[in-house]
Amino acid sequence: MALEHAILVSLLEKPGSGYELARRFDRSIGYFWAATHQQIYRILKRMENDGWVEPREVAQQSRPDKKEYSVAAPGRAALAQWLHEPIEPESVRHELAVKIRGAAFDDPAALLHEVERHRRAHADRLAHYRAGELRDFTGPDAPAPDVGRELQHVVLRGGIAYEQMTLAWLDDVIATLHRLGAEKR
Amino acid sequence: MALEHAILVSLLEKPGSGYELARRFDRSIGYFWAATHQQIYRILKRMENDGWVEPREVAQQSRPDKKEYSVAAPGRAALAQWLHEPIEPESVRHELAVKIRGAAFDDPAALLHEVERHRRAHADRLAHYRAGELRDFTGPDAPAPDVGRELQHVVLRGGIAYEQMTLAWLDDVIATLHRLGAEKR
DNA sequence: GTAACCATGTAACCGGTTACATGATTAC
DNA sequence: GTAATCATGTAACCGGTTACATGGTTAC
Repeated sequence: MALEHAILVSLLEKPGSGYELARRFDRSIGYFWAATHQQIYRILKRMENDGWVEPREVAQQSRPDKKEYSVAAPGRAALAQWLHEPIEPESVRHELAVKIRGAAFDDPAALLHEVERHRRAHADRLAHYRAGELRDFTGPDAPAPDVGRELQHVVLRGGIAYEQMTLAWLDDVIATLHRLGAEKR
Repeated sequence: MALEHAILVSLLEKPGSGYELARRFDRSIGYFWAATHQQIYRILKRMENDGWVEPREVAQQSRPDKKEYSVAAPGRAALAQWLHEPIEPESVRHELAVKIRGAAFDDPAALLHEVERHRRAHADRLAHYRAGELRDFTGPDAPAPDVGRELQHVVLRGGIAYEQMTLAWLDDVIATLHRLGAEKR
């Protein structure tokens, strides 16, 4: 389980409310660990009870008040402990791969649209990552690098590499499906 | 949810018992969709109740008897329906990425061993995939290709591409952690 | 004798998903 | 007025993980 740790990391990078965390999980850190606001509020409450995070009421003008959380010492300690525990190299969970193998028992060509849709989604994500890289790390207006930024950047490079690889593979899948369709004729 | 569909695909490729399925999920199809034997038995039972699969008692010598399942018409129909439903391009869930960003609030160099351990695991998996590719698809003793095999092969190529990409990225991570450690001195 | 493999399950727990719920403000 | 954004939750369900349980066979 790493969602609580992901939240701790995000709050250490910058304190914020549950809502703000949910938005971050739609962006940066959420690219590698997805979470909905329901999950986040639940875990935030548990971590507050355990003394891992501390809320601060922030009154806002022309917006609802919010609870801004920051990490307390026990939360930092819990994160440090987790960082020193080994984790299992994870196995991928690739639903599309199951579909592709399943297509052998249906019509392979019928999968083309689905695969092409996935290709577009991954191309969009890659463009998005690259724009973020330029804005935050390699562009002329990027902030000065430090340890935290370097580590964020290497994680983002991982996301970019993943999307590039996925695009190339989906092209391979599309070509294979075309070929199988052509052979049948 | 795709585990039941993954099981259907696996049973269509070759009928088998729950135990055999569990072994396959430790190999081929499980590279893209992990499952334990407990899960498999539970879903197998449910699918049997729903008439999606049919068991056949097989007596074995010098081994316990087994129930060999094969896919019945309703199961095939359920699979076909799922194949035609669009699925969301999935987001990765990368615990190591959370750790890397978290290392900014701990000692980045302390992560090196963990990252190197993951690197070795992925190198092993890549070697394993490549051996399987040679054995089943590209080697001189590989069976003759057909639609099913072509699709299995393109999925395996995806696994190989994923592991290659991951290895290159982990090298990037290792170099970055070294650099950050050197700068601090 | 003991470890590895074959074979099938039950039970408890926990995390993730989906649906429901509320209410204010801002921009069109 | 209506859609989008900000803000925080509850509840039900379901799937996945972990622990427990049993019992036979084969190879060292």
